[in-house]
Amino acid sequence: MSDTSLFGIDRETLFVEVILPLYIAKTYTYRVPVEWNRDVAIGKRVIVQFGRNKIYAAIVHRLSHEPPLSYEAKYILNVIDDEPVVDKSQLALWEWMAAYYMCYLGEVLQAALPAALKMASETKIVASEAEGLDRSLLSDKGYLVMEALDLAGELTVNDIVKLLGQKTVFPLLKSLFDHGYILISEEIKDRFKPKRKSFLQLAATFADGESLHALMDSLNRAPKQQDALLAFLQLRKSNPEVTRQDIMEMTGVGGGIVASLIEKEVFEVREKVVSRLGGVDVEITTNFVFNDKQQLAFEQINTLFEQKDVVLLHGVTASGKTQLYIRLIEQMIASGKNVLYLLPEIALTTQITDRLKMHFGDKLGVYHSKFNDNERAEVWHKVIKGEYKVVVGARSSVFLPFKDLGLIVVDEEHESSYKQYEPAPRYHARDTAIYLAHLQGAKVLLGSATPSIESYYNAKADKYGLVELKERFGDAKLPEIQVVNIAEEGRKEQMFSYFSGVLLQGISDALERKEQVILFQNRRGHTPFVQCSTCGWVAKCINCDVSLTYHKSTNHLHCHYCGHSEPPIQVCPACGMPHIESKGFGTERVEEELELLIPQARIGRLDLDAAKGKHGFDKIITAFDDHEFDILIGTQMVAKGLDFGRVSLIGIINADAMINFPDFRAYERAFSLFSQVAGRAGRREKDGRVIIQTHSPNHRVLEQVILHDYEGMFLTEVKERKNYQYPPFYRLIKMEVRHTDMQDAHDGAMRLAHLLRSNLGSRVLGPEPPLVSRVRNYFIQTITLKIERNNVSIAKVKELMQQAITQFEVDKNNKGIRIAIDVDPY
DNA sequence: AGCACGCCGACT
DNA sequence: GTCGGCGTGCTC
Repeated sequence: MSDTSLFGIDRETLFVEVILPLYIAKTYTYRVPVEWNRDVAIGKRVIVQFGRNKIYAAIVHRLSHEPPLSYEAKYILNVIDDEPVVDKSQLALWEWMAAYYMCYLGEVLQAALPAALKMASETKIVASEAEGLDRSLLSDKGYLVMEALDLAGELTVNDIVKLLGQKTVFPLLKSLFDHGYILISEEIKDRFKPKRKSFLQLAATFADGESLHALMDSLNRAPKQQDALLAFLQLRKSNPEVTRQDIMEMTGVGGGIVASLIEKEVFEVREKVVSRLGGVDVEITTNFVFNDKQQLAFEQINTLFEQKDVVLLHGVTASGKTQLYIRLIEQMIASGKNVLYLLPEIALTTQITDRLKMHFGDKLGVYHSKFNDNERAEVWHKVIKGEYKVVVGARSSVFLPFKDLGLIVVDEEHESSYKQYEPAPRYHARDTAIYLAHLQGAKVLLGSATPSIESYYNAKADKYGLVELKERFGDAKLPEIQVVNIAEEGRKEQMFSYFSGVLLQGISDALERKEQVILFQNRRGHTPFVQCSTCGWVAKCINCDVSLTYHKSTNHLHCHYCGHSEPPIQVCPACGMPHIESKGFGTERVEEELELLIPQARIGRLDLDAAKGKHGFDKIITAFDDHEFDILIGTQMVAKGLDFGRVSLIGIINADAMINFPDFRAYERAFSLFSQVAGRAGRREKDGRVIIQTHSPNHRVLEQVILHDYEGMFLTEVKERKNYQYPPFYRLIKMEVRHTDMQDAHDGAMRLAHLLRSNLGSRVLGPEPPLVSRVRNYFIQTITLKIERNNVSIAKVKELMQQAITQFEVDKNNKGIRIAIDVDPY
């Protein structure tokens, strides 16, 4: 601002440059009515009309006294916020993201703000179901809106505009939202409910000793029920909240016995919101003490932070990394700074968040996709107000409006789910976090048992500090890993369905010792290929270039790309023969086969389908942790940061698909995943064992996994990457060209590649069709740019790319072609 | 991206 | 004569 004196502020016309939540290249300038000069500020939301009849909440990006030269600015319609919802460092982060990941600021805004803060004319409003709200306190207009919501169920902002006959309804809606009357969302989902646990109580009628005795006598002819009751009384002494499970475990009686006691109204079932702490945990207890190795690592990290902004903590599974994080976080809080703790979405179970809650109580905020938009908005506001000292969150929590960050922990730093693929901004949360830390003067701690090649390379190259923890905590040993050659076992007739004799034996042994087993098969559904054995026809998706997977649970064929489903096929549509075969196997089929082989085992399944329900994932995890079943079959969901004390055996049903995946990171990924899965075994007092089934037992990646040889894997990978011009030696930028017509997609991609080559020469590879060349009826071609790290300005490259794209877009032949840019597509 | 404005074919 | 096809150009 040119003049900040009170006189100037109150008199001179202000203009605001705003970011609209739209796929638009530019920012737009609006005029502020002078009476609101003191109300507008950078980072606040203002209501603007954009185009003829659309209204949005836009973010003020800049203030100025200079009127636009070439057009007359429209007035802003209102100022929504009393305090900014983002500050300058968030806006700086957005700008960096838009530039680095080559997308629009509006797209960053879309990703950053919780939907409840992104009001637009078509935003949906519903009444909240919160209790204890007194509508008589509302203004006439507020009351009118609530009445209309009762009638209609849901209204759009536009409906409310019409209802009230006024343009600016956002402030009213904001106030209704802030007071809990309404929910605002683009798509309203179920509210996240905390986990409830049911436990048993003795009915009040038996509270005194006499009636209890009478009860006991009356159960003389039901000795099992008597046992159960005695067990209950025994257990109640140490813990007032006795569960069915406790009684069943103590006495060995079945669930039916307890059920009949409930039926007889001896027990009452009570529900309670509980934290899922259950059991003793060596890794995180309230008052843990570091061992020597941890103490050393802790000191090393602190020393390294004096010179480096980023430190990589490479610690094997169960080496006590989480305890280190907690101490570092405590230390940071003590110095008055805030902390962001990033975790992959899937690892953000109550298992971890509850334990952190124990340490940090109300100072801890949690932010992830299980929360609906209104709850996210709540967390957002609390972060602004500084009510949290620590926030644990998934990828998108890098956008929260932090102030005074001192430390960002990126746990499981190698996890691919930190990268957002669709839609733009296609950002990597780890890399974004490093930039965010830079903006806030904070330090970053990356943690992993199997660091990504690029992070470890940066550490080795002295760009990051490096701290290693090579031993497991306590007496836990690294699991013993055994590779089983499927082909050879088959020849020896030692394969039973998908299971080798060795694996089956291992499972039975573990079950006998009352231990648990995890089986890993990285494919969901029942049968990934349905094929005609006469003519070779394969069932394919009508929208995508992929085979359909048969799912037994729905008895349908499903496409895992677009969600299309159809009934199963009995007769081949190509040749008319009724010889339809199932090829391959997913988790459902593994479960089915195992039920036949070990009928007495209690089996659970954890994959996208099983976890779909509201709290499906947590439910399954908790049930397994409570030993409600013995064997958990799952996709990579089972690999992520879960900690089960009773698991002693891990089986990888088939390692081949992962190893042979056509991608430059396949070996790195396979190594990480197998190591992570293996790390689930023997985390506490028990020794762990891992059995990997494969057709290529001598594959170098498997040998490295067996030896827990991360370093070896790193060195071979680095050599390969250097030879074949991949990261970390080269930067990759992937461009996806999409069109509904195959020929147009192909020709367009050729033209784009040609334009790019004239600017960037042989750095441009392709176009070529990707592995899945059609998705949702769009044909896809990819062009990949490989850019050397040295002596090339990446900014210049992006500018040249942009030029080529602009040229491409003016060519009328290219109409209808969509280009998606993915910077660092890995 | 929306969405209106705009200029040419099959219907009441 | 009108409804409507989607081509193209703008949105402060």
